[in-house]
Amino acid sequence: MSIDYEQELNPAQYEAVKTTEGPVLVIAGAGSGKTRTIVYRLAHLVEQGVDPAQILLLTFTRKAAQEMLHRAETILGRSLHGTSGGTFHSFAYATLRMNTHDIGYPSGFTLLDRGDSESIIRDLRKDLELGKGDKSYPKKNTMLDMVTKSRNKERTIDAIVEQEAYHLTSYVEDFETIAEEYGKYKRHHALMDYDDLLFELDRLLQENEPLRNQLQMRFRYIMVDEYQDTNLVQARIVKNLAGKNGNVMAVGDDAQSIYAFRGANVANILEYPKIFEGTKVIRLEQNYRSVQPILTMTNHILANAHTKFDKKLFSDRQSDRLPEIIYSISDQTQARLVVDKVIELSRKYLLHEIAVLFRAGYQSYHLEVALTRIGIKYQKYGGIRFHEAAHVKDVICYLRLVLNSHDTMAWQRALEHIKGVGPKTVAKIYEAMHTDGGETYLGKMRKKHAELDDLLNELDAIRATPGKPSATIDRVMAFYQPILTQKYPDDYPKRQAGLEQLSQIAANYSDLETFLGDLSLDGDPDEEKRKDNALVLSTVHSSKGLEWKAVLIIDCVEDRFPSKKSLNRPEDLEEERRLMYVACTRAMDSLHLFVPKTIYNRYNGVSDPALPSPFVLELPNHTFERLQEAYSGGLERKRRERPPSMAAPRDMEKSSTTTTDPGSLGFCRHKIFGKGKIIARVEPNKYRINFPGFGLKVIIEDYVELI
DNA sequence: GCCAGAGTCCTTTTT
DNA sequence: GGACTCTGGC
Repeated sequence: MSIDYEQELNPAQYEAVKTTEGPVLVIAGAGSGKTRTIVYRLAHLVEQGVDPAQILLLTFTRKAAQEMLHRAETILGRSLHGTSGGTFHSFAYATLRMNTHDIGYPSGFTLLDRGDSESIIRDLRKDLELGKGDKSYPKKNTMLDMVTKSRNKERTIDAIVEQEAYHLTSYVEDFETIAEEYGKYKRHHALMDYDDLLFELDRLLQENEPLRNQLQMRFRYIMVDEYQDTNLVQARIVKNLAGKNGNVMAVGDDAQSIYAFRGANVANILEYPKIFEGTKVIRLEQNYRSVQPILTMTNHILANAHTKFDKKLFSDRQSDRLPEIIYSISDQTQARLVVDKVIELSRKYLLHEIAVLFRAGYQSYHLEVALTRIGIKYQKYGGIRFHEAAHVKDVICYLRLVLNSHDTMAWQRALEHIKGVGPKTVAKIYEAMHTDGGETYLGKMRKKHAELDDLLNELDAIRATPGKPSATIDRVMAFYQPILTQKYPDDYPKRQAGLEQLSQIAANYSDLETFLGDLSLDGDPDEEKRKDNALVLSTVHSSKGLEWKAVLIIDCVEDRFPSKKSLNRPEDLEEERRLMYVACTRAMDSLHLFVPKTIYNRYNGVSDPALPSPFVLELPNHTFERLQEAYSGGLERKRRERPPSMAAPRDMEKSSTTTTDPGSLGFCRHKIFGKGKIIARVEPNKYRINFPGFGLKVIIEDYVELI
């Protein structure tokens, strides 16, 4: 029985599905059936007789690719086995591993995750004695940011710092040194970070013509999702894979671009028709996801964007209920109100049809406590990844050592569990293991530290009797058990449970190397749990592409959403706006924004007043219903009232030094906030400024113009 | 010289 | 809560 595509799709979607030859660009507004289009196109291709192995589907997460393939299999009633699907990074990893010889890593390479890269940076800085003893020297995190931003945006470090971190100008030379040494270190130890995966694949495609031809032949049909969040290398990779056939369909929405911080370049999608000659552009504008009142509100969020977007989404789904904006007394009571709202909604929806979204992972803390207390199951996405948890990394480092005895990162981690062994001793032991004549020293150390002897014996034993990954993990976990209980006396049972999960995931793999690669590239062991009936907590970034019946967004206040870090650059604030747009457009039936009036400051234990997010303040009154937490508890309806006075001063940085007499500094102008009154100077290089309508800000002097 | 533990500061987003 | 620095003890 064949599928009635015309019946199942609207004309624009149908057009996209039917056009299988030549380049296609689908501009798909939020909720416009983008996934559906890809799914049906997959099915259509296969129905036309295309071998599934000739299809490549690149998505933003591996989960998304799997889901689309699965849905296509369902409507098609047959397997799509052989289709390549995943993220750019996982595709690159797989391709590079099959061609280690051609890329100059004959004995393979090890993939670094963020933590590994940071550790290398930390060690390099120490070795190079950069900023020795300087407390205000940029952190490894910041340095790595500059290095990878420079790579992802393909601009010099100098340019990146000048544009995005002007206050770090004096460190540019150090960053350049670090970047260079980091590159050397990786090459020397056969390591690759996330960026290298893309650049090495790019290089391979450009330099190795036979392989390029081979891949072009193999992948006759390419689809790329979330194209607005690709960067320059990714665009080149697509171009080189597509080759002359150019049977490539890119899908995306410029209004939903939220990964500029990672080098994503909206120009990729806007200029796509220039790169692929003869591109057919198809626009999907009807929204099938949200009820009209939600779209009315989200259209307003976009309408105020500086870069104008040529879209106004519309829906057939009517509703007489407006989105709610709920003012709570504090962020702690916000948690309680959210729980109440979730309970109320859960009478109508299943728990996994409800999501609570936030800007940053740590913001769900109060809420998680409240949910646990009341016994509501939840599932968190974003924030700390499973494989980044310390105990998981511990177990992984042993596995890495099983595969590669030259993995210095892993040795460092493994050996530092031994009492009395620190960085220096680790280096010596490593040296002794890999140079002739090191046996004497090594023997001495093995005698001195029984744990070292145990570790080396265990590793030898595992290597001598190779088994399936799950068996190896079980051995490693048994070895690690005493270390775990000693290292985490407070919560080792919980961590242990996490490790059991690791072992279970490993059961699906027959090869340890693939397992470790997948784990670093979006390993999501909680996948199974999603089917359980659990409330979803997620960062907005991780909510991309998903939808829920009801969406609650917490901490819609200044410095949180938008993030404090976005205030210095207009383009960053614009991205926050799109982020808010993405968050709100996840909602199908019901949307609730929470605005706490105070935020608990963990640093000094005081609750500081908070101002509503500008994205909330600018919304016209008719687009939402305003509710206010009463001091007696419960919510009061306050439909017509304006938000509270926005000029309420607040003391943001009690610890910072304020030198000048308030009121005597005059006025200034800011690109985003307009004219403001300078209240004080904050040493060394900032001002505290009151902007009418926006409230108090602390802003770096270079970003304001004194008037 | 090296390690371990105490004290201090600051918290974005992800492959 | 984690990352980093500082300091005392071996």
